[in-house]
Amino acid sequence: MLLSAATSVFAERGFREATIREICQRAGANIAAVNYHFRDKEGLYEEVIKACRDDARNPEIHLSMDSSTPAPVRLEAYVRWMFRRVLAFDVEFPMGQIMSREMVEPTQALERVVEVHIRPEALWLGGVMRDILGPRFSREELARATMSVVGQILFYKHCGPVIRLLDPKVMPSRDTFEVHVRHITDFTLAALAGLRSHRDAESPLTSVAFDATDTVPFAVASHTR
Amino acid sequence: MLLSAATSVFAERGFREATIREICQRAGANIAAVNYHFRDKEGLYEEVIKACRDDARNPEIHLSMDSSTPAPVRLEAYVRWMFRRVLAFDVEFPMGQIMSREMVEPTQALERVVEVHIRPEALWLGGVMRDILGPRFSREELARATMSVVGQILFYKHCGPVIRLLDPKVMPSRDTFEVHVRHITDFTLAALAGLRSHRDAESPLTSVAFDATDTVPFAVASHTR
DNA sequence: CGCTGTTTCAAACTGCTGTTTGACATCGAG
DNA sequence: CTCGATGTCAAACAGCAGTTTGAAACAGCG
Repeated sequence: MLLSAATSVFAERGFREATIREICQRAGANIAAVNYHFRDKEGLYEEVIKACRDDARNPEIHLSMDSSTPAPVRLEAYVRWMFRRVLAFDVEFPMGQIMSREMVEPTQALERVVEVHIRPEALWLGGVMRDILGPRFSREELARATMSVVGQILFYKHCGPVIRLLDPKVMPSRDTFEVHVRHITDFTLAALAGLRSHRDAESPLTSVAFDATDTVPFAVASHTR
Repeated sequence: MLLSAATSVFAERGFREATIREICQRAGANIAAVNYHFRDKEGLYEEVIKACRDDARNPEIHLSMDSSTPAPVRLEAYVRWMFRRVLAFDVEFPMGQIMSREMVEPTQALERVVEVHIRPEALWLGGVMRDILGPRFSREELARATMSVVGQILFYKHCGPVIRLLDPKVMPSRDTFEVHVRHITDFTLAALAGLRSHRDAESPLTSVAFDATDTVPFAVASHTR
């Protein structure tokens, strides 16, 4: 009960703005419960992240979508999945909220979040991007293209209040959700096709210019250890 | 002296995390100075934003770049300008920092920031995008394309800590700055060219489908008043 | 029942924040 | 010089945060 209350409060308010008092009140527990069961506020936060690890994985994406599925289809599925998670119309994706907040105001738990949630996802998406772009792009180019995709999605999360002020009709809603997914997918696919054809025209006869270790856009493990 | 100290502290820490004590200490003033000269912390914050209004405008972009300059050149100039402002290697763009933070955790000053800084910029960039895309796109499509550009740029701001953990080499530095500008510009131009040619192929003979009021991507003034 | 270890709870504690207060300093005009 | 307005300053205040404490309640078990 405490964990679930903490999850929603952390998701709504972020780590710093979330108060132990509100968590305990929502859980019907005493103020001292957090410090008794978990060491302190940070301990509770880490447990929340650990608890979210399992249900944050999406089988639709990472399991049933292997390389036999056409890469553009995988891209669209990813955009739809992440976009829904990021917008969080429903509260069923608290980890998406927490991850978004961690990016903006990182806590000590960021390293764990990156290793457990973000890096596998980035590597998976990087594989999709590699399939679309082909072998003639360096790992840095691949990484930049990957981040161009993620950036388009996260923008609506990080800049939601601004978009609402700028023009509320532009902010994605349940009704316009699929339109936005289509736009981001089409925009990206058009960009990738253009980049690839341009690259092919530049060096039409040279073979793959990068070795096998460069096929992955990001480091496969953290550099910090 | 108080204003400049407040500007840098607000830019570094954000409104909530910034403390009056640090501002006064950095300015060599007393704690009570803020409440005496400005009403309270929020009053000081608003004055900081007002003071930044003038030097935040960039003549290179908004003045010397009229419609006689080719739209792709204007786009690249915008990307370079905003990207530098957002990364803030040097501290010369505190307003960029403050604006980025306002987007993520908005304060009561957000409305002013949007009207004074963001809306004119969004309309200007929307004009560039319209010139590239042509008339066959609705205002909503134009707005989404515009936000795909801004999203790619702001991503490096909002997700800096994550990128550094994921792979430090991917994070833009002074050395790789121009490479990133080139990527975002090329990615966007390729996407826009693809979208436009696809649209032209869809309806090659129909004329402009939208009236003149639809040429602007966002509302020209706030809906809230 | 009686004991022991565990969990709960109200209250107090510590430390940080923005803000206020009242005494003191400064200084220009009459 | 005198006076009053303006600014400065150290200190205290009030509020809220996370944390600790010590007593009370509880559960399991001989």
